[in-house]
Amino acid sequence: MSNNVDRTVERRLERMRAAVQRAGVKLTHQRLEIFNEIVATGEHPDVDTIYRAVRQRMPTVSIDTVYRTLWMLHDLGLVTTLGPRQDGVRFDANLDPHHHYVCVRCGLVRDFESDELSALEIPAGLTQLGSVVDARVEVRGLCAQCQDAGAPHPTERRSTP
Amino acid sequence: MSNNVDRTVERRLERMRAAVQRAGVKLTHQRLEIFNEIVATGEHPDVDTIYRAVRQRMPTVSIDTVYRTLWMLHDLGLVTTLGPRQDGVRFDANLDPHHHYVCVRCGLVRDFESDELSALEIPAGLTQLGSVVDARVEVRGLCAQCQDAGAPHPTERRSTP
DNA sequence: TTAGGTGCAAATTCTTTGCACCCTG
DNA sequence: CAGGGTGCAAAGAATTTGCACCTAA
Repeated sequence: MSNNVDRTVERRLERMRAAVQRAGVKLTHQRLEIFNEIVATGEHPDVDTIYRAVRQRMPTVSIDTVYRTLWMLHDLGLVTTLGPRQDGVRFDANLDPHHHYVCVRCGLVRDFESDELSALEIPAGLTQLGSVVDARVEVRGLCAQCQDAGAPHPTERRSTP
Repeated sequence: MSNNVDRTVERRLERMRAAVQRAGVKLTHQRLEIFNEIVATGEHPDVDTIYRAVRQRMPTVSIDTVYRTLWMLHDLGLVTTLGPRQDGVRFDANLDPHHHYVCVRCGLVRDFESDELSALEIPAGLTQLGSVVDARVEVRGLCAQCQDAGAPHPTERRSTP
């Protein structure tokens, strides 16, 4: 299985190299490391998480390069963002059709695949709103860890306390 | 139909009044206006949009009150946030099971309902990850307006240009 | 070689907090 | 009337930008 993962990573890196060159932008170490970081982790990291991780291997990288690179990858269609917004974002390098399990408490997101869910029948009325590219299912719940940590009521708040 | 909308709004406001009192927090004008704003518009506004709208009827309201009120409503379970994160958020006062159509270009979000989609079979393997509260379908595409505006390639950026 | 990319530092923008006065219950 | 709630102003974060040097092609 580790073998499959490696293959997936390699395939995505290859696709990235190709797309970057086709778009006529340069393939720098920074860009490679940053993209690799999102691909390698199954997680859907936010900007700061990516920044810290990349800094391990590349101590001089700057946070603004991370921002610029992420949006560039996004413009090239090499990564998607979780949720509908572009502000305060998390990135996803998995372009294959897939779905998300989201913990409503801690924000954990895990990909999963399901042929049934991927074959959903989209209501016809939606075409009034616009074109349909794809459909993803977001399953919401409390992840195992948050259940253990005891979650009496949803009454806590954001990051830096 | 306008009648039905009014009813929905009224019902949600009533639920909000009850929940707020039950929680032992005060029912101020500001809180009422802010919640009303999210309920009344079918949109899923972000903080700034809510702030501007509420200021029309209540010119002295401050942005920090809007923030505080939104998170309070969220803690009380009276509104949900779109997407998995709590940063840079958009709010949704529709607590009934529903789905979203999202424009990948401009970020427009529209609710829609579908009995079939709401009756989805959730893959059993997911219970390993945690409990399942509900499942929402996010249909992604280009909204009619963005199609008209011509969308050659996804190469534009965020808000304030 | 040379245009695009990067790092740095400063500018913006977004969000939260401390405090004195106000208003709901 | 009392305690939570609000507005204001200022602090803190998060994100973007200008610019001189660097590097992939």
